[in-house]
Amino acid sequence: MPTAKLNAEPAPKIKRRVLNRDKLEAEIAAEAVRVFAECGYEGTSIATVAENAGLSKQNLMYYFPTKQALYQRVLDDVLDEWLDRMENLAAGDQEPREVLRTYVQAKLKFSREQPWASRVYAMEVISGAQLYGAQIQNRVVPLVRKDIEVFEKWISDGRIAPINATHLLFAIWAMTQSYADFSAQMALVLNRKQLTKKDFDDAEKVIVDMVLAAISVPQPVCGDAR
Amino acid sequence: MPTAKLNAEPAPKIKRRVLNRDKLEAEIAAEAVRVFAECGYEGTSIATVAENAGLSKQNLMYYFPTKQALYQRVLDDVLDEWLDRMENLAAGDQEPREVLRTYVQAKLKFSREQPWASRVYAMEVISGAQLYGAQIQNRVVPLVRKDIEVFEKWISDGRIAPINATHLLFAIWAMTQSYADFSAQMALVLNRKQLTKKDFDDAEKVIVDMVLAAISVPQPVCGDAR
DNA sequence: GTCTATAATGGGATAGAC
DNA sequence: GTCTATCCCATTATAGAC
Repeated sequence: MPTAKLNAEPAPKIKRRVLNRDKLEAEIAAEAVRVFAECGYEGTSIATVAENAGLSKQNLMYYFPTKQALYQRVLDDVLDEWLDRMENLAAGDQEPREVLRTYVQAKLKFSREQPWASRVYAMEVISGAQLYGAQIQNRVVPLVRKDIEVFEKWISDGRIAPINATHLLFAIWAMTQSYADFSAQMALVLNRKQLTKKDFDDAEKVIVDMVLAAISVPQPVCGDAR
Repeated sequence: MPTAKLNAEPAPKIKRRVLNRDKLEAEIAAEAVRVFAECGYEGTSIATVAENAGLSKQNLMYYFPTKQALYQRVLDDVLDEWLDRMENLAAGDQEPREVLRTYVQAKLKFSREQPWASRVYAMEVISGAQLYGAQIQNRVVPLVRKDIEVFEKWISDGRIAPINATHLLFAIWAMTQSYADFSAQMALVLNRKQLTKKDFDDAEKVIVDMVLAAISVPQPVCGDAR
């Protein structure tokens, strides 16, 4: 049986290996994101990640020479995925109400489909973004500022009620992300093992209602809105 | 000079020491909460906490025999402080709008004054509440359920618009807590070193506006609210 | 209660054979 | 690229003198 291998062509080998390497790195990062989310950066051992990914610790370190490199790759992937879904949502001349509804839906979808991604990112920010602050500054902040400008344009065009656009966006983020980050606590309150699709639908309705109600108030009248 | 000490009374010594011990433990926990918030559970070394608290590592372990014991004490203190501020807010027969405004204000105040407390708690929940889930179940969930019942009573009494009370509460939590947990990212967006009192005032206005607008919608009319 | 000394473990990282 | 073996360091925790 070994004789069949004698004249194997070595030509595509290199390319195949490169492709495999990219794929393997992506698989390792996909496993790592869960471990980092559950255990934190220091609580994560590369041995655990390697085991989950089905290779040896030393072999993992061939692909990611240091733990930090793996962590940065994980955060890079998280940000790539998130930006892919969020970019250009506020582009075009759609109705503000539809844009906001779509925005909330997209963020909730991310929380439901990629809870570990959201959690790793959250833990990094909560602990001061010491390792990833520069990337957030370079990649996230500009996008956020653009979204805020869109909101403010809507306000100056009289298409939505006057409201602090920055804090409105903070509020939308907070409400949608919490369904990934704090789902453990929510599940306890709702008395389930984990959140269901219906919970996310209920959440969407409440959040969209709140956001649309906030931008619909015609004016700060009556001295009622504080 | 040493002679003056010869006849020192030993009577109150025991009590003094007990009081000092309580005080010292509280001081250690107060330092620990910052370190746990910045470094995570595994990232925190008791040596660092001891240094911040001004005693030796071994001495700290006289008061807290294990790292877990210190961590649990920190979370206990966080919860005590939080429950102290939050309890009985929804009691009495005040106007729903005033109760909600006060609730939001109290939560934001906690985020501003005890950001580390909020962050330690958040990290524990994000990583699945593996160590503190039972306490959350016993001490937090009942209080939350009570708040939800108050909301639902308001709805059935026609004092506020019909809305999913559970998710409304989740939304309020998320929006207010995020000003502690994600302040690092917010500061980057706002281009400051840290959030200011004015930022919290702006946040309060937006959050209160959103909540009050959401409970003011008379009915789900027009097929507009989805 | 506070100190010195030390055990014991785990984990990140490197070296080198195959 | 994958394996075995190993180094080195940080850290939790304990023992025991004072």
